[in-house]
Amino acid sequence: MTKKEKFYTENQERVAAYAKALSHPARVFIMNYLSSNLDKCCYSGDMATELPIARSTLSEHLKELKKAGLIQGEINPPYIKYCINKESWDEAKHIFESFFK
Amino acid sequence: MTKKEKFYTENQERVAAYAKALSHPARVFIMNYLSSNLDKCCYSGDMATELPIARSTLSEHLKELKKAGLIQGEINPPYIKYCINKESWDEAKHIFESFFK
DNA sequence: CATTTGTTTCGTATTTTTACGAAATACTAA
DNA sequence: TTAGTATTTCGTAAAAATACGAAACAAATG
Repeated sequence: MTKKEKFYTENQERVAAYAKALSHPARVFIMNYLSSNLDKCCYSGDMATELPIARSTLSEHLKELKKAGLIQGEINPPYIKYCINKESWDEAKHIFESFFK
Repeated sequence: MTKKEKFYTENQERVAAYAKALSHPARVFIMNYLSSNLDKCCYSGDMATELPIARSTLSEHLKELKKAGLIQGEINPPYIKYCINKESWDEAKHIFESFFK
């Protein structure tokens, strides 16, 4: 197989991207935390008190999850309210379902 | 939250570990390839002809998947026959199901 | 025994991830 | 305007992931 611009399917890329977002236990923790109730939202500080990592590190993990689309943050100064992005969460769910099917 | 020996739950660690194994499109490709038929097996060389990566790189990806338990390799010289590890595959499936539930 | 074959390991380099504390930001309240 | 609060970005460092080709391996065959 010779090199190609875009080899993997859109679907394979998507599985990999969501999987990467979930590849760190802190991020799994965050998603567990937020998905316990899909309407639940929380502030970065809420989770900071529950996680054994620096606030800045938590912020980077939130950024990763946001980048993957799994969460969204609504600015509500001086807080930022985070919650699940239901569309992406659903897409991820379906993508993994069909992946394991 | 102060530092702790083991903070995350067993389940969170497991989701993260499986997700990490699936966080590269080449590995997703491999799992797609093998899971198209759960009894399907294949040789490293079979996939090498279908993937745009060096054989040694493919070998490392296979090692990652083996480490995560998702596949197993049966030595059948000079070939090594790879196939899904059904137990782990099933566990991963269930773990993701309950994660997204 | 020397070759061939399929595969992995090794040496190496580059990139990415993870992590922290300090500083910056952005808004509110005094 | 100054101080305070919640959070992120920056600078930096260390560790892990990705990738390649060359060399090593292990077994079968000539």
